[in-house]
Amino acid sequence: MFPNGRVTIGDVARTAGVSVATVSKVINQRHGVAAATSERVLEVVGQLGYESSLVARSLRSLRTNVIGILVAEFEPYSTELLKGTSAAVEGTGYELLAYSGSGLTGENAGWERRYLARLGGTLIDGAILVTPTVVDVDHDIPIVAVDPHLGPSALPTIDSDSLGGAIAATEYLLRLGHRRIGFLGGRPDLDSARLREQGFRSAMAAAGVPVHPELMRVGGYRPGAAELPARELLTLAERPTAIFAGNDLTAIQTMEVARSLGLRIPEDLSVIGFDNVPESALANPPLTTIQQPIQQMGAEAVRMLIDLINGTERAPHLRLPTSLVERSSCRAL
Amino acid sequence: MFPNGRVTIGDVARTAGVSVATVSKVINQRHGVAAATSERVLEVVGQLGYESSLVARSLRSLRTNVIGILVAEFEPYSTELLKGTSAAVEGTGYELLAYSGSGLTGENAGWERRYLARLGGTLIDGAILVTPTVVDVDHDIPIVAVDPHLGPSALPTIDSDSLGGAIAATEYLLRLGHRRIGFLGGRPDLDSARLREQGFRSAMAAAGVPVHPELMRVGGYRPGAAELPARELLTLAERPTAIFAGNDLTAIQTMEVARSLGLRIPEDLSVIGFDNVPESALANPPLTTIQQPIQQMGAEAVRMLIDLINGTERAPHLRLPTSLVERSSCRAL
DNA sequence: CTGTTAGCGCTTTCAC
DNA sequence: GTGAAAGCGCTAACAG
Repeated sequence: MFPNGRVTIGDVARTAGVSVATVSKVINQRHGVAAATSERVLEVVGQLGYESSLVARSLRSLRTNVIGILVAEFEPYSTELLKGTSAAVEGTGYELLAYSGSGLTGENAGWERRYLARLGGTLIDGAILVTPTVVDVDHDIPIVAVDPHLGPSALPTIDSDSLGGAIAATEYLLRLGHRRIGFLGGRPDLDSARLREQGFRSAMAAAGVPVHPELMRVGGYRPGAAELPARELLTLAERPTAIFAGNDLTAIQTMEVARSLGLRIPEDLSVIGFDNVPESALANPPLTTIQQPIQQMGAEAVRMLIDLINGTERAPHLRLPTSLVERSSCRAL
Repeated sequence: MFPNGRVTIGDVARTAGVSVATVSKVINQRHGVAAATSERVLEVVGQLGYESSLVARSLRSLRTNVIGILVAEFEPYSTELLKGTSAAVEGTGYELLAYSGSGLTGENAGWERRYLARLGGTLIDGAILVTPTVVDVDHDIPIVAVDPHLGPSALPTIDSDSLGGAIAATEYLLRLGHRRIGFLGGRPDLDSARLREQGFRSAMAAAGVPVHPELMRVGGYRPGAAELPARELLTLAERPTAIFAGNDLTAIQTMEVARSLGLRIPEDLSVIGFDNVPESALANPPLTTIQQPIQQMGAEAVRMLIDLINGTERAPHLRLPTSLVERSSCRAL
């Protein structure tokens, strides 16, 4: 119908016989437009199926009513969070824009700064940063961090009780009679990873069980990164009887490595994860893990961000509880 | 550092002592810039941490190297698809932008047209539409539909073998000895839902088992929508011994309704779903279902879209196979 | 090789 | 109550 296939505000204006400015006023419900004019414009809008371009609008005005969720990659953790944000945004008038790069996270620390620079100030009214790698971002727009770099930072933050969860996991293994326990840590730059290691160490210490340095490894939260350290751990002369992995993906990868080494789970090796992403239940055997209320964290992040956008005062940090989910990857010694 | 917190191309130009146009050329690697100038500009860019605004750039030029994924809502199916797209985009140079409205899908048929109008032509180079409700969208930019309205439509499409899957599910139930089988259909506007019903009917017919109209209901693919029809089915004077649900979420909801009615699964009722979203394994009991390779569908959608953007010829329709996943929600009569 | 100019679609003063 | 004009940050002609 129109030259380039897109109908613009100009097309509407021309068709309705008014100026572009007037159409803009009608669309944005500004007062100072005659009822008759407004009606005519709206009719043309409906007729032509006009929708304002988010891009053009955002370049000019400060509000877009869209919330950005910036993630390094769409994997089980971030998509689980997305589900929570989607539920929470319902009825708020906000729309969601989840942005992810080409996934080359490793070589790409600081992705959140890059994405923010690309989208911020314009496209989105506020942003949720999922497991960001850096902590000091320009406060161009309101920002909420989920499970950030170094814990309760300058940024308003949502996280879960990693320390308590790690203690619970370790005590569980201890209770089952394990003493030689391997630890496969997560991304060392994340506060959550540090706290999980700390929880592990303190629970071990409290039980009077020594932590062998050779049993402490870094997994890195991504499946690929965990394979080598898992293999090292499992081919040790004196193999651990249990492994506490920093997150579920690492735990699942560990189970695969174990299987490839001819080890049965949980008969020969107990494995416990962290997060309780849906994939953990799909694993073979179903993974015992520490549950984080990830969807709820996403929902809370949205609520906090909207409050921030509206200038509503509130506590800048929310920590949600974790809990043990027993499935079939651990056994008593 | 700069007035509004954002550093723009103008800031870079001023600092480097060149024109905005020159900076633009350097950024976009256009030829016709002296090596020395280019170097200086790049240095300033790094120093200032400049990133071009996606918004401003996209308003002017046709390529943005971002692929849009338009979904009604971030739920298990669409997020599973997202995982596949994320993996497929790696190394392609494209970034992903997943867009979702406030989730009021029901009253909001045609959301994809709206989103496309808001983002298309500018922000994104191409779009993947997930279970779109309408089939005739303006071909402003290349579009791939996943599991669309009316099957292989005008739009290039990725889907899975719903017909075959439904036949497999029904035959499985029949093989277990069930005869009185209830069917809880999905969104009636989707081709996949139609094919699943058709598969159910044809498998029943092939086995010579009559289909009772009172046992055929519409679930609607969303958990809320399934509750009432599930309850009706289960409170029938002559209750079905098994239910085939149009998707996993409906199946899970059905199990909950059954439980609330005091029915045990699978002892009193067998339930089979469709999709095999991760949640199906988390259900209690773990759900027997028909698996769609959802992640793979997402990956294929990305590949098809990139081919479309590049003008590469290829078949406009790809149908992936489905298969039965036996878990614990069905039993032999 | 570099800068000037125009303009993408929209919102926002500010005259009329 | 309405429209003309400026300008958001950027890219694409076109001059110089």
